[in-house]
Amino acid sequence: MSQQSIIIATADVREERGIEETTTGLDLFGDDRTVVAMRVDGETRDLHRAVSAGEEIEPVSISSAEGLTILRHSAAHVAAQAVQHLHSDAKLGIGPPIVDGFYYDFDVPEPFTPADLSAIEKQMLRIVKERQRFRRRPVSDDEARQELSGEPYKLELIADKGTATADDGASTEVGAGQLTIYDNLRRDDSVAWKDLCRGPHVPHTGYIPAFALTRVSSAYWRGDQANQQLQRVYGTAWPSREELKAHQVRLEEAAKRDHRKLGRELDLFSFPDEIGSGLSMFHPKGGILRKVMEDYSRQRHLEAGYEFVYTPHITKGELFDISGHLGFYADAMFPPMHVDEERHPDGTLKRQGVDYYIKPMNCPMHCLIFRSRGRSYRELPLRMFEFGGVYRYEKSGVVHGLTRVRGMTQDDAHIYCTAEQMQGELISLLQFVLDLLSDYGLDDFYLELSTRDPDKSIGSDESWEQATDALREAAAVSGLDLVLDPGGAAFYAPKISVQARDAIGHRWQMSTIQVDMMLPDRFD
RNA sequence: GCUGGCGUGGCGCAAUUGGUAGCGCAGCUGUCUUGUAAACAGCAGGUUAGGGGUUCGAGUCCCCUCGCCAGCUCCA
Repeated sequence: MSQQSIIIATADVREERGIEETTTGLDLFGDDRTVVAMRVDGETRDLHRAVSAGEEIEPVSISSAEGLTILRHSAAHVAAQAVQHLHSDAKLGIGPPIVDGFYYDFDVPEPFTPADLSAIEKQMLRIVKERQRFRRRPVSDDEARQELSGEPYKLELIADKGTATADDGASTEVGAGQLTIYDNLRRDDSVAWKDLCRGPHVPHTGYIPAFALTRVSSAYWRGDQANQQLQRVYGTAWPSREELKAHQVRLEEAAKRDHRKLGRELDLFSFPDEIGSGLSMFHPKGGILRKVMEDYSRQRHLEAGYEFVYTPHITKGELFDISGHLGFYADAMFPPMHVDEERHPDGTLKRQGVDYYIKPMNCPMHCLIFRSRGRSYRELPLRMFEFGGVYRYEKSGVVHGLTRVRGMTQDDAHIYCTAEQMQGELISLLQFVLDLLSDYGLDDFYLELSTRDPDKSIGSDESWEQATDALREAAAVSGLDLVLDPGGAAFYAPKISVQARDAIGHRWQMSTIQVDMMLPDRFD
């Protein structure tokens, strides 16, 4: 049967196929394991569910994006079942599909070891071979609470089901409407395991032809640092052994292109322990590469109408009090260098004590250049550019090669313009940024629009709205995909960021464009 | 920062139940001149991240610090 076919279960079709008035998706699509679910009037459902006359039904192929998601989510269930079989005291968190795979979180007394992981894998294989059926069973909230009384995290999801969001993964478990429980049934229809879940799933565990557990780590319950840390088991699942193998080969190939490895092997840069984490040294070969890139960037900025400025690496804290950064980012700045106060012999003050900071960003300094004298509207737009060396005390666990560091050089520019000029500047700036990135060989990226976090921001609603609209418009003109990042903005401005992926699959924020309507006020 | 794993010559790795730290590549010195996966011979290179402890004896066991890796949280 063609997987693209749409079956309309009218009387004619039923007659033609010799199927009953009410039947199931499995009856329609058979059990050859290439169709994992069905879309009924646009809603994806388990193949076990009944279909009836007049419904438009479409098969979901195991190889389609949605089919893979269902496959991987089903594999997560099997992982959880295997874990609870081997560790009866493990409490269930959530188990959603992710890119190329899935994970499932557990609260266990002892963290999993690699040996545990392979034992879990073996148990999963047994479950897959048993072809346990996934049975969907709608339940009331009370029934769900009753049946899952031993699962505190599931109970929490049930209690919060109205507020579940995709962000914390809870929506894949409970959703907004009626709760459903999925039972894994053995051949004799006895219940081997059950879980609270929205579904859908593959019809039975035999539909998971190729999977592997990849790593174990920890993660905060519902993504909140204040919560309990759970053990997260990661896995990957594919429609065939060949595809699983190909995926593993891709990962090996990617590892060879890890920039940290290349940087060492090609003698480009290093991070000596004596200097400190996240502080890079560019060797001669890395230095010449860097110079070529910098020279090119300078040339392009010159051509695009930027003026070059230079600002110091350290400043009195007063600057960041004015800008507001100390209030929001003091924890992520290197601690201040304190200069003691000094007094004359008669006790009068000779010099006041003061704190100097290494700058974590250049914005306030450029603002000071702007206001160093009176400005005329005739000067606008005024575009200032600098290779600004900045330092941020990034948390120890996040430092990564050259992509997340504690000391870096930003190619940083600030454009001062009138409200009327803003839209035009944004559009040409975004184009400029994208052109430059593509000249450096980066072409696989998308845009993200980070909007206001009401709990972590300053300024009026009106100015935020105006800035956000202008960015949205500029993004639309670029024609690139735009992903929303609600609440992700810095305290003073919304931003568009260019997101790119590195060789080993990590996503990194590249250039950002922010419309800042706060700093101009703060710097008068 | 959190959880887990790890830390042996520049790089990649070995070292049986705690019992003299080895190998390959790179480097250096010769020989060879041979067409792009790496010729031959020889030499040198390590207070096993650092500190403390247990022990007759610690690369191996315990504690602390530093650093690295994976994931989480964060990312002006």
